[in-house]
Amino acid sequence: MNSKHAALLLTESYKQHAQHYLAVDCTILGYEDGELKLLLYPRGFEPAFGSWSLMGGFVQQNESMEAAAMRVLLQTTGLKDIYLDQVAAFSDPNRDPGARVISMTFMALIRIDKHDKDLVRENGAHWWPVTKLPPMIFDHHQMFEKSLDLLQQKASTGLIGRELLPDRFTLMQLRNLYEAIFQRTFDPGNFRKKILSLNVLERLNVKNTTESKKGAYYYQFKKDISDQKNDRIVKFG
Amino acid sequence: MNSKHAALLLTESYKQHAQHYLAVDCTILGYEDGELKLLLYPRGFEPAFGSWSLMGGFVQQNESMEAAAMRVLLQTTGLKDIYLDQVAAFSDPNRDPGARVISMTFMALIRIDKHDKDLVRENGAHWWPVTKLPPMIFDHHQMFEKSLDLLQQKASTGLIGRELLPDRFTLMQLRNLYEAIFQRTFDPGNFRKKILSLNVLERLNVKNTTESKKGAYYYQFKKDISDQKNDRIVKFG
DNA sequence: CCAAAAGTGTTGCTTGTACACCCATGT
DNA sequence: ACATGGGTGTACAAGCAACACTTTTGG
Repeated sequence: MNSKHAALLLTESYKQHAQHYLAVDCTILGYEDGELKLLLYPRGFEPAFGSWSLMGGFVQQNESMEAAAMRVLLQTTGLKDIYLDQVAAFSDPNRDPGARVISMTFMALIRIDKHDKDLVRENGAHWWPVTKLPPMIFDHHQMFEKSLDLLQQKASTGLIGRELLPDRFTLMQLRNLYEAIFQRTFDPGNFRKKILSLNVLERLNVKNTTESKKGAYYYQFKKDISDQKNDRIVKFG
Repeated sequence: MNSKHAALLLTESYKQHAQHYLAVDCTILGYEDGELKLLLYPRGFEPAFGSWSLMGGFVQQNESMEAAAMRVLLQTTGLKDIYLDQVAAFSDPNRDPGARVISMTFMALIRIDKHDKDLVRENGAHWWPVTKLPPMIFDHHQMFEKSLDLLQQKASTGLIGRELLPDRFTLMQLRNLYEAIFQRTFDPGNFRKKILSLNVLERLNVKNTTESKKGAYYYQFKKDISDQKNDRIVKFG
């Protein structure tokens, strides 16, 4: 297009352009039994009927992508006000063999214990440990990988856990979450010192005695902290 | 489509959904005269005719977003094989008063000296120092901000410069680039040591004498290095 | 000679990392 | 008693940051 030509065109000029189906696909991540888990459901229509797929939906006419993702999450988990992050857009013309669909991936972090289990079961959905994922349709595995990258990056530069752990948790539980996210171990003592030095957690005067004989103090996130960025939480070897 | 049957099924299940105009907007960044600069051009059609805007274009029917961004860049700068990164999608239903357009922002890094200046001039475009940007249309300033965030992040975790500097450059030029990106100063000695310790540059036996009396060695990026990630280049105070 | 950048060295401080070590307690 | 995790401390290494200092050369 050359600019002199374009300059003559008015708003109606939008009409000459192609329109596209636009979808959102959500990598819904939760933490349960010491494992990071991804919610997948069997696709309900062709092509690839029955194959495992991320939760997704189409963006409607008067809806932002974020709103569409929220809608999908509400419909599938019954949860509102969920932590959401744009991950990446996938727009290869042939990514979906059925039609030309562009999809934006969102990462959602939820507390598995809080979601509507019946609703999830109704959809035939299943929580898969991220270490043992089944084959997925189209580019959904790439979507997951990018989401995990983003999660790791977020967990490195800020303390993650608010969205994945219960209100109160022990430092061991937090460490186990980090170990699940990074798929490696952290020195318990060093982890404790690093996390506490960030000054975003407060200790409660209650102990959890179910996971250790001695009992470990519960911690919770400080209320006022506005998700500040700390550089490099994860640098342990 | 591979099979009429599949196409029919698909039409049925996808047809009910809305379709959208999809655009790409490029934050084209270059480095010149010690400043980081953004290429903007006066919008050629209503609404907001004449206001400054990022380079953009619509995604066509059989084109990925990346391909669309490449096309825009070729048309406006004459450059191929440009470094591109997805930044973020903007999908507020009212972001463009002219029509419902969803836009993906791409960040492009180019060498100002290599682009087609006539082509840029022809479009009425202008390179603006990022510290003195004019008002821009719609959400384009947000797009720029997100792009700059991404650039800073990239410059922190890896050595940036390949795409913005000439083939050979002095460490002072590289430092000036970093100072432009982060809008702060770096200690010359420490910067030098840090950068060289990354082991991605090689020194040439040629000196630049235009910027200092003593003359400074030229460096270039090692050929084989596959853009490895180094953690935390920027941590200087 | 002076200014200005190139380039090297030194020193103090912070932080990561690998441990050792005692504590509390359920089995 | 002992295994297990809780919690603290120590010691070494690595890296950052501030800054001193020497070199080179054009004006």
